[in-house]
Amino acid sequence: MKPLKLFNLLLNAFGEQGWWPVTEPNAVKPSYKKRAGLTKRQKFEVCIGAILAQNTSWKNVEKAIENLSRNGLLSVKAINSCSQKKLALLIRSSGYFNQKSVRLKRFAAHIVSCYNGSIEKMLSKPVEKLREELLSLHGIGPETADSILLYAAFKPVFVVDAYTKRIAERVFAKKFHSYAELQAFFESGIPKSVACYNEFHALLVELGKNYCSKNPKCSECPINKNCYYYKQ
DNA sequence: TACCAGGTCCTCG
DNA sequence: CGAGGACATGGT
Repeated sequence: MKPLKLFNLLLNAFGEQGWWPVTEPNAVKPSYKKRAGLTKRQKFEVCIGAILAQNTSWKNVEKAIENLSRNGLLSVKAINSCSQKKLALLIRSSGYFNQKSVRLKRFAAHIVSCYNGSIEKMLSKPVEKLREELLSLHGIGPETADSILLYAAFKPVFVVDAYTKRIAERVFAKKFHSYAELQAFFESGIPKSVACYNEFHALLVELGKNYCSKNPKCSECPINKNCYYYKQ
């Protein structure tokens, strides 16, 4: 099996996922939904969410975002002027709150100092430059950077996470040694489009959460017929 | 109770 | 390089 086939199987099994979940202007919590585009606030929310979601369940991130939302903190300026202590308190549920509160503030401070506070200006940079810039920020690694590139800046960059690695190693019976290797494997097998990368990553998360977990539920898995691990 | 979750950084061989 | 530990909450 190839990545494109996996994509089609998953899409068929789960349908479109409506990623990345963001908060509507009149709402307080993020929702999955197909959208035409994102507001400036929603783009910033994606970035915040990507940092908060590091090695943490999305449920816990949702609560943190809800707190930020209620306190008017879903903006570059607000995060930049909020104290790190207060921020840590609000994002407590997302875990690693001390580190993450610092990361959020560094991210916001960077946008203030380099782009006069305009996240749109930053996100409109060419993809390679922007990726390097994001990676240079402390606390933003490859997955967080790529999530921002794909889901906030709409650049065609395939996002790799722990699910992607686990699923790929099981389904394709291959060993991947680096983030870049995994990313190249998927990017070379599917159309280079934002829509496709968006959906594929979301579908992999869905599969990873519900079936291809550490202790997999292979017998109920919708793609087990095509999985090397299940057949073994 | 222990393990896991949409990682990243640091340190040590 | 790569392995191993620290960071931390909430759900099962």
